[in-house]
Amino acid sequence: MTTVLIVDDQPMQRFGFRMLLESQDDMELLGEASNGMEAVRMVDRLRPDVVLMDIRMPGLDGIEATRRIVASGDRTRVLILTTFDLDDYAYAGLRAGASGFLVKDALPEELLSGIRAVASGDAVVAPSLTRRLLDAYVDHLPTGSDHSRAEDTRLATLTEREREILTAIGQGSTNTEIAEHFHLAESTVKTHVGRILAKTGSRDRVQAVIFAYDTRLVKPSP
Amino acid sequence: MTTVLIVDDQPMQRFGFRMLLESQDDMELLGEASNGMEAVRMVDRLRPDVVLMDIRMPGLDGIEATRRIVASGDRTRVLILTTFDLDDYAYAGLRAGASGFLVKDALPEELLSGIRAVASGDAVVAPSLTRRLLDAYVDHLPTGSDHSRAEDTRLATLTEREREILTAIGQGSTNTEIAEHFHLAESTVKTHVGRILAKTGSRDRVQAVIFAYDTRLVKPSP
DNA sequence: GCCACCGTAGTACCGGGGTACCACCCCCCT
DNA sequence: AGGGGGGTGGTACCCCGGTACTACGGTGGC
Repeated sequence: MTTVLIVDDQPMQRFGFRMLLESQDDMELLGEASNGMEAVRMVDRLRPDVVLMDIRMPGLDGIEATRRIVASGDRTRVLILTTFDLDDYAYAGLRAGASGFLVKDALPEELLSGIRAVASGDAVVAPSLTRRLLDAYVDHLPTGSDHSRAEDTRLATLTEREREILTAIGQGSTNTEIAEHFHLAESTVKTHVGRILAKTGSRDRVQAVIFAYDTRLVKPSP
Repeated sequence: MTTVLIVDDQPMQRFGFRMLLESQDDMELLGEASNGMEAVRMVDRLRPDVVLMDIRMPGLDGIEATRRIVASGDRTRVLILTTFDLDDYAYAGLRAGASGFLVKDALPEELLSGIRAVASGDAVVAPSLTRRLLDAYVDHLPTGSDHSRAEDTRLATLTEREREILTAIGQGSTNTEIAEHFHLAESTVKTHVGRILAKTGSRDRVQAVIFAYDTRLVKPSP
């Protein structure tokens, strides 16, 4: 029996998922949450096997909720569902520790098999995203016997300019300082920063700094 | 209509695939090959949309055949099928340019939807392998953090509470989240943060994060 | 008894950060 | 001759972060 928690702010979406789950006798719906904060609390209490997580929600969004659920350390797996296959969300979701990423227009059977796969410890990614993931990172795949270290995927998606600016952020610079240093308008810096946050799955520049340190783009000084 | 070429050295395997494909009226089986060399030639002549490629074959194996087919530059996509989800084969296949990788014990519907996904330009990877791919290339966030032994004088001036909160800041938490986590009012958190910034000589929380990393109060995730 | 420090909490304020757009240029690739 | 991506810029808007106070209970020192 696979126990499931639905997290979505749209009642009709939840209704659809509920109907689908109730039609399966190996699945049990433990509850429904309409935002991230509620989801984290319910996971803590109900310990479902799988959480079906929407991304865009008021308050705490699905990415951050996923991060917290995964960080809490218990066995619950998160399967992210989104309306469109937005790459940035995918990266962020996977970085947050999700076990999978599917688009909502998937067929019911695909969704169900995705849930079962995730519950059994496997992972699933929507085909449209798998294509992009492979295109972007196939060069970094290990050659088989050689277990080379993984270079961070999200770092690789940044352009040269974005890496420069992320480095500056990682050194504590404000947008104004970055603009001066690179002879740019502050609005340009903001545009770059916005893209950096999206690509790295960071909520704000603080998390971007953490990302920069964790990927060794910026190294501790002493 | 999706045109397909089957490549497998075992006649019974081919038979199974042939039956499955013939049951679908949006799929057309263009032919069958029993080794890599034959496969390359038939692809060149028949231009199928999708090649179902076995890996282990006498003569030219499926990996090398995939490489040549992909290198030839036309639109044919290769979907690799293997008996076991051997990682090395999978990586090699994907590096060779395959659009997907499925295990032969997949359900018929999964196989069919995989073929359709690949034909439409998407990619598919067997869930059991997706899990490993994600584990290898998505660095999970650190859950626990043991305490440091840094001797920084500024760090020493912080009270226990302030160190706790600085650690939270260093993990990317917002004031609101910190307040919830420690059961405090946000105004209290702000008071603490203000004192932390003053004591550590930080202009804002971004610089406080850098301070936390540099003093090893918070450590980069490996 | 008093003082210093810590932890807690509040109000009022404002500036930077972040978002959501849109726009233009340039270069490379088909 | 288009198209796509990268780099640059702009506007409008909102909210969180940070500052500057004040305040009060608890604890430990002398």
